[in-house]
Amino acid sequence: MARYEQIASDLRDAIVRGDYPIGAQLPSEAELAIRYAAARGTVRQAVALLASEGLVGSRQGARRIVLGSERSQSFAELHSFAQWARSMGYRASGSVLASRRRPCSSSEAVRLSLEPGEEVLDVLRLRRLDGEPVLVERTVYAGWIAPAVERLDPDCESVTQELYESVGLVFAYGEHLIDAVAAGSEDARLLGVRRGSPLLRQRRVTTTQEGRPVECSDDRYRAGSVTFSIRNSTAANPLVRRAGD
Amino acid sequence: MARYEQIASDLRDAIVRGDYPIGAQLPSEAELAIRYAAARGTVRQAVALLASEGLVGSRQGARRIVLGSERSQSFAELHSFAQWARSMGYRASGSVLASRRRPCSSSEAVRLSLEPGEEVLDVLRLRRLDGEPVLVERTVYAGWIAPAVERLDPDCESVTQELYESVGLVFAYGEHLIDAVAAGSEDARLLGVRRGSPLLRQRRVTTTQEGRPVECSDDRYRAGSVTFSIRNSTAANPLVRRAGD
DNA sequence: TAAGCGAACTTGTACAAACAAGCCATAGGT
DNA sequence: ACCTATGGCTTGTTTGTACAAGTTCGCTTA
Repeated sequence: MARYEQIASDLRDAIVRGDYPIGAQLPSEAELAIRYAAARGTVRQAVALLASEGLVGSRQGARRIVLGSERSQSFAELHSFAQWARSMGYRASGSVLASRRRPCSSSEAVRLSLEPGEEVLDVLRLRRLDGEPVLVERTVYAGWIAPAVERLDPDCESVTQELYESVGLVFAYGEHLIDAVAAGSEDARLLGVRRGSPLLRQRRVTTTQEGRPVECSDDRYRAGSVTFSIRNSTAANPLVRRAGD
Repeated sequence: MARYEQIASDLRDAIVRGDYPIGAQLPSEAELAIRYAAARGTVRQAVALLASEGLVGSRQGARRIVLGSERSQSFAELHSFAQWARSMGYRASGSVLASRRRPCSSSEAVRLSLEPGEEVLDVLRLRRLDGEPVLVERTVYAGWIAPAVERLDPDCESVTQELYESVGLVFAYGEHLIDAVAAGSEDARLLGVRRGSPLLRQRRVTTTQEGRPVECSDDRYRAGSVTFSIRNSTAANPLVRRAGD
């Protein structure tokens, strides 16, 4: 663990613990540099990390202030339903309801950088939290990863983790589109809600460390089961609003 | 504009223009440092900015690669419906349907750091894109900003901008919770949809540069009108999934 | 042919120094 | 009492250096 991560971790703990309550000022960079016996640049890296997590805000000339005290989850917990569920204390389960190979559509070819007509693997999964069906996942995997996906246990808890263990695949980057849709008849049947009732939809494309697209997916959450949370600031602005389709 | 921002801007333009297509490698830091006659640290700040926008990915030891080529909006465009609409080429309009002062609830007291029972301003607005009703906004303003809000034109296009111009208020930090809900009868009537139809809900709390909470809001978008987009990576992880309420 | 090794390249981390720019409280004057 | 100027404090930007750690690719060797 890098020095600046240690410092960030220490400060984060102090914030979470309440040593620096919301609205309070953080010590100055110079003071922190002395306290941790590190260069100012290293301290700046540490507080920049906290700022990117939305824990502290910063303006030129004034002391940094504490904005929040909630620890945010890791990328793994965002990307993997199972890992997220586990960290929240839920028990996740899931099952593959359908899985078939087919040629990719033209839009999929673009999103997964495939040749038109190249083969993809289409998987329909139902995910549960503590036994309650919560999420319908329609995932399209690029052909090159399909064999590894087909070897997975149909009731496999964490696809992400299994793929890492079996073929060393790491999901490194993701793009997510979030909107609301009405439940179709299949969605409604699987999630146990009425047709037309609101679902939170997350469409995503995931790529490897090398920038190679692995999968694109259409995930639909039952309303009330899951909320997405974003912190942003004039400095860091992850979330973007877009016109609907 | 700082040197590193100029460099970032130049590289971003090159990516958007297609000089570096998706999947391509960026020049090395050393090469960029020579090209821009800047120190390596400055170049690193520039590419770190692009990485935070999700445009490029980076791993130790390997050249940086291009992940996307879409320009992401600024914080202002995320926070202000009007500014976002304008940047997308739409014409935004809106109108205040109700506005009244009342004592705050206990949950509002916590979110806006107010004393229990302190007065807040409750505003109901309907927002339109090109004349089409798209968004129902229920905003609660902290008492100290209420007078400035009440002085606003009821049909004011951009509340954010007006508040900046009238009292110098800057919205600097925001926390957003996103989920899907069914339209209530008021939502349905205002948006011209059927009761129970899906809406994309964004609950947010906004604070000033000093970390002082200004408003909390419950915004409901008609399904299909707006999508939220997030890019993330193992390095930068803005988006977080949470259990529903 | 295939595995393994190593050298060159590239990004990550850390330190040090200097100046610019913005904030804030205090001292002083009106 | 209020307003302003000023100086000290704090964060932002930039440069330079050094080493650590990971990737890539070609060459050697079994």
